Amino acid sequence: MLKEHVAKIAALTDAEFDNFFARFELQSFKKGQTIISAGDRVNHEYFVLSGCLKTFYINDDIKMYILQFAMPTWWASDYNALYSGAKAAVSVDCVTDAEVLRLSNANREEICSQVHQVEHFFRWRTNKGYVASQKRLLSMMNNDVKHRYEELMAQYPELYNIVPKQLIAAYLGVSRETLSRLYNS
Amino acid sequence: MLKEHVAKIAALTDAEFDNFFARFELQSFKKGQTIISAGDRVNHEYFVLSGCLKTFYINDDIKMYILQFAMPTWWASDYNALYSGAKAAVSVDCVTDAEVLRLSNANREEICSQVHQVEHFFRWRTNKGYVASQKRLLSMMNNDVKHRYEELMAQYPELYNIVPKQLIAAYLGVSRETLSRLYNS
DNA sequence: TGTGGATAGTGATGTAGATCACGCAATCAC
DNA sequence: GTGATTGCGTGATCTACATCACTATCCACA
Repeated sequence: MLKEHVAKIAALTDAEFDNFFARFELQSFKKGQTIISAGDRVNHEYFVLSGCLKTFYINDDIKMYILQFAMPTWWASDYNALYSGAKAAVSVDCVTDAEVLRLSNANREEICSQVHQVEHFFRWRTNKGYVASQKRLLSMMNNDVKHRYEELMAQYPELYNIVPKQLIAAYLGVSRETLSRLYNS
Repeated sequence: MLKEHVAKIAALTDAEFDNFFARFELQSFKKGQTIISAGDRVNHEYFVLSGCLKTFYINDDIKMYILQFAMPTWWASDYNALYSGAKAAVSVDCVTDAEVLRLSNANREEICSQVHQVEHFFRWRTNKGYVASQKRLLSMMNNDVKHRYEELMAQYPELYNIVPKQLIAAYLGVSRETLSRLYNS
């Protein structure tokens, strides 16, 4: 699955891919388990094989905001903490049972410096994330909740069944009450 | 200036840097001039040497949202359009007189594939942009206007003098009236 | 079998910020 | 030098959404 994902962007020889792949560790988690907890040191990023993760922030009023739902072939981590060595500001946990491949920061940097095409892949991936994030920022500023809700459902219809509405509200940045009123009309 | 900027991240030989640098073109713009207009094909990204650019989106109600102010050593473009070949959804123009170095998409990809360290540099740069964008998204969801205003002023105090308050409002995602009332209290 | 904890719907009320409308400089065009 | 344009402040009103409070349902598990 990872091979297919990477092959779309980077032309790796079998040996190169083996070198890359050997650096990952398979991990399985149960629904609700925490992968990264705010305050932790972060040493890994996670490639989702199955299930669904969420990366989220909890503010002083114990209100949660979801930055990303990570579905299969998506990557998740606290990238600020991972790159800068700072403590995690953001947490990651499992919305459903999940299988992930984890890659350490040190291993990523090493393989990136060894294999040019892997560096190319990660540049592409990060760029995609950047573009998506900008798009969401714009939507956040420009569109009302209803619009954002429809946008989300169009992009990930499967979320509707998989995740509690509360989490959808936390992704959209509204209260669960408002969201509830919204689609009962 | 570009050399210094790149050197922080990537170790280039003089020959490599010359190869890189030769691909840029110097351009000068006057305050108010447009660099990328929504609907255009986008072929370049821009490294700011002096002055200040803004990248912005205008919605159907002719309301403007500013995604980024680009100060010296920052990069600007419509990265979605640039990478995907789509038409620009976002515009870029000059808040002040500005000097920029422009780099074409084709040239970036070529030098990235030729010189591993350049690819490394762009991966780093994009990652930084991604992290900043995520942070802003979170701030947008979590903090009220006053908080966001103070955050912006703490990060770029020079903006206060350089840009009209209208633009600051458009960056914060509020009406100019609300912003005006805000700092007269 | 019942008890506690998620999850979700809904009414009443509060509020941050939008919108509309106006006046008042300062700057630009010619 | 006069009229037009742009930027800014301010009052009155409107509205999308938050918050609080209560109820109902489902499900885990002692």
